[in-house]
Amino acid sequence: MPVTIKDIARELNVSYSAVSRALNQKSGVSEETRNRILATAKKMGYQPNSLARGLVNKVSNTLGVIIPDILNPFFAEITKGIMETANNFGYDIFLCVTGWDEKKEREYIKTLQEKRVDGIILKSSKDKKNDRFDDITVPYILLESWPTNRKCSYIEVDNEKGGYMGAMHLLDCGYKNIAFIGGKKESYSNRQRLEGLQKAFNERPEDIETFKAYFGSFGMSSGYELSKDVLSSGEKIDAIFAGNDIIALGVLQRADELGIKIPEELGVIGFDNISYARLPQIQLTTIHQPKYALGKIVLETLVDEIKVKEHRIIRKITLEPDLIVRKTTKKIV
Amino acid sequence: MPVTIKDIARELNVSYSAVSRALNQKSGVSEETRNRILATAKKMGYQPNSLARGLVNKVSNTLGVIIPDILNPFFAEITKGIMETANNFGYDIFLCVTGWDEKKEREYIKTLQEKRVDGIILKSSKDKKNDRFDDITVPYILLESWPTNRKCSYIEVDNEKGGYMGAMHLLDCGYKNIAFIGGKKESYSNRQRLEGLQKAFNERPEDIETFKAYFGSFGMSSGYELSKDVLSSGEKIDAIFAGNDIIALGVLQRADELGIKIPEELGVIGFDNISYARLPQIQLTTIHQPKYALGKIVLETLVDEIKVKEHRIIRKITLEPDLIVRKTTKKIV
DNA sequence: ATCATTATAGCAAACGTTTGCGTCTATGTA
DNA sequence: TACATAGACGCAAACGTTTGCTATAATGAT
Repeated sequence: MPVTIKDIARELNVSYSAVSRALNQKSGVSEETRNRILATAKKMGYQPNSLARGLVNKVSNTLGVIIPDILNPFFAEITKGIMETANNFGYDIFLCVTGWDEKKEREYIKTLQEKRVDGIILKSSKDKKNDRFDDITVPYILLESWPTNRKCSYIEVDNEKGGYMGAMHLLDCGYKNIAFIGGKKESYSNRQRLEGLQKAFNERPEDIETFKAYFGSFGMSSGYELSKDVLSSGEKIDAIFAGNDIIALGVLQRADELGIKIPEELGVIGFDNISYARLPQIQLTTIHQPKYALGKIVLETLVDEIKVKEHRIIRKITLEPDLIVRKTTKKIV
Repeated sequence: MPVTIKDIARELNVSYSAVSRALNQKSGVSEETRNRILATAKKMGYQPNSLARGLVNKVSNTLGVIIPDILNPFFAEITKGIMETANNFGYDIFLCVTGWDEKKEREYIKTLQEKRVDGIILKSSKDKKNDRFDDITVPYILLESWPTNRKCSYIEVDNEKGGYMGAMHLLDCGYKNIAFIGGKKESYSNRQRLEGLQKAFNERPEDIETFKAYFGSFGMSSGYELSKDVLSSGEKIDAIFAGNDIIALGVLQRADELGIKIPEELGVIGFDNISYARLPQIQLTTIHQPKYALGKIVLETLVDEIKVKEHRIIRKITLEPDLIVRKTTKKIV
């Protein structure tokens, strides 16, 4: 039973309103009583009740963030950007981790709204077929996907361009038999990256001999498993474009076990540029994504949308990727 | 303006209580009206308001988790354990990241309680001197530290034993000039680990020649910076015990740049066993901590403490560490 | 037919805030 | 002296729930 405004009012023989106004630095109380109120509030250990406050204000200063996987440094770093920025704006964050489970995603959307968050940031695990989010009634922004009904803002790094840049680099190096080892087949960002590869290959048909795409999930073990088939089948593959950096790490592990020389016998390129990619022992060539900025900007955009009540502007924000050449690719022949 | 219980009641010409009881599967409504209520609730898109509910129930089904750093896979994995378990229990999580900032930690403790969380899990950044948490009035559990007033449960891996095991291993290998490169000097877990080293060295004075401890912060760059002095000063150091795995990665990077051979010229051992430690290119010898289990158990313990209102049992839970020998240490001479 | 029992239903208070409005007192002006 | 003005303060409703209590209706037992 924590102390309430009423307790303070009773103690001092003033009205609730006086206490409330004093606590919220509003006018309508004299300097003198304000000070008395503030003093006894402190003395009694008063803690405002945000539930009650939210009930009348219809604002909770709370945001929901839904991501598939907190262990992937890509999401962890975005989350960091979101959190630090949210803190600056005075928001607290409900973090929800779905493990790529669409059912959990729906459940979180439901309970977040019941808890009256002021907005939601969502990296969805849904595939193309039902990617409209009509069950969301608060302001929300999508990370890395765009719903078919086009009713909300979204932000992403230009995945197609990233795929294109990486593919070009592989061709420049002289790799000719390339495999793409992606994550979930239906994933929007995954598909975009793949289109980037295709575009590059279409532009330079003379430089590419074979190309094939494989899909699994967005984890290291998936890269490890898939690359087994890719590398130990008869076909000669001389470069692998991984759907993200941790998949690439799985590929590298497999190559290590198979005794395949990187980058001479096999070029490997990842996506994301997670911090572990630049370790001297790893030196993974990859496509950089400004992860922290992604989180920062998506949060700023969301608080912006929360502020405007009438006609919200639907924004499509695209950040630039960047090719980082390290030691898992190099000019061959 | 979302639809409320009152709206449903008005629509159906029944009382609020009937609607409330129907929605919460309580007795006191006939099957027939219950069905009617449920049907129109769905039709009107009713979403319960958790703020109002929490106000009267004094329960929010919400927990706060305060950690210093989400980018460190050690905390990320603990967090994952916490989150998945919380989800099973029906709790949502306010995640708060302090960046090792004590002021932010205090602020988060305050706002979490204003938002009426049912409990708090706290990995504190406070140092020894003022490690009592008298400002916390809800059930809470500490990760990796024990307040001087001993008024709450806490959980950790046996850090001293971990330090001891690691030190013994270094001595077994034949390393004689050992440096400890820790994180924050005042950190509880850091100190415990150090004591483990000391204990091992005290037991085998004939096997150790020199030992020195350095402190910085719990990041890769700190390991990188500190090891510069350690390795390029005149003194010969043949093994480094890092305060955690990412510090160890920083050390490895420095050694790489300095052309120091691992493990022949320098043995390196970390702490935590983050997933990147077992990459074939890294193969870091380290002390394993059951991180996911840590998160799972701390969450379970917390919901347990929340349930009992009267005399809470203060628990001290200790999990076992484990020595994982890989390629950054080996028997020399 | 009478009474006890049970199930259904509604009323109203309570949870802890905020805030529009009205009242009162003190001050300043004519 | 009379009156307008402004500042300080309190009242009470509202936010959206839950729940103890009472009233009513229906059922069964005697």
